[in-house]
Amino acid sequence: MGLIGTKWKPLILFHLLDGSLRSGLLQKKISGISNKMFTQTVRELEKDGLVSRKVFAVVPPKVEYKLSERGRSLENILRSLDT
Amino acid sequence: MGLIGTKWKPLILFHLLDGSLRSGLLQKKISGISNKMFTQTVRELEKDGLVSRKVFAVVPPKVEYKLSERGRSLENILRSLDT
DNA sequence: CTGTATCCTAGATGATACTG
DNA sequence: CAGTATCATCTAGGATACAG
Repeated sequence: MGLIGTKWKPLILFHLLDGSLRSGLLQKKISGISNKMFTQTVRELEKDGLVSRKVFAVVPPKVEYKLSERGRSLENILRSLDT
Repeated sequence: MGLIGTKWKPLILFHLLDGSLRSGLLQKKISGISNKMFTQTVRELEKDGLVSRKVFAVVPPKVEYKLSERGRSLENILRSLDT
């Protein structure tokens, strides 16, 4: 807990179960999340080592997120929480 | 989620995995919880049907809490969240 | 497109005192 | 012992505007 004990962490992780996603697309999937919370939450997940962030040096900017090994280890729990 | 998405719900449920407990004892096991939050949270858990509350008509008052069937169904998740 | 910076509010939680 | 009532506080979260 603490790792997923927030309103958005579980949802973000859940949507990454199927593979990596571009920042914008991921955010769009999380219906109702504010831009602020999206960035903030993803950063925390990255800091906790559950998600990895990959930045492409292109223009316009491109960023992809995906579950890390540790993130994958929560797959069972995430699918249980589902909803 | 919503069922266990709070600071205390998981802990209370966790401590009931081993069996029923008297109110005071249960609260004492949840280190750091205020009296207010304890009662409030336990009431919500009861309302959600995860915990059952049994009152004994004795003096001094005695109340016991235990997991309901539905509460037990979360056992796996709870043990995973552990910590 | 992706991310940062503010300002602001509702709800969650804590501390304390009190009742049956 | 168990629970309620208040009041004060803290913080997650939302809205908005702006920057690289």
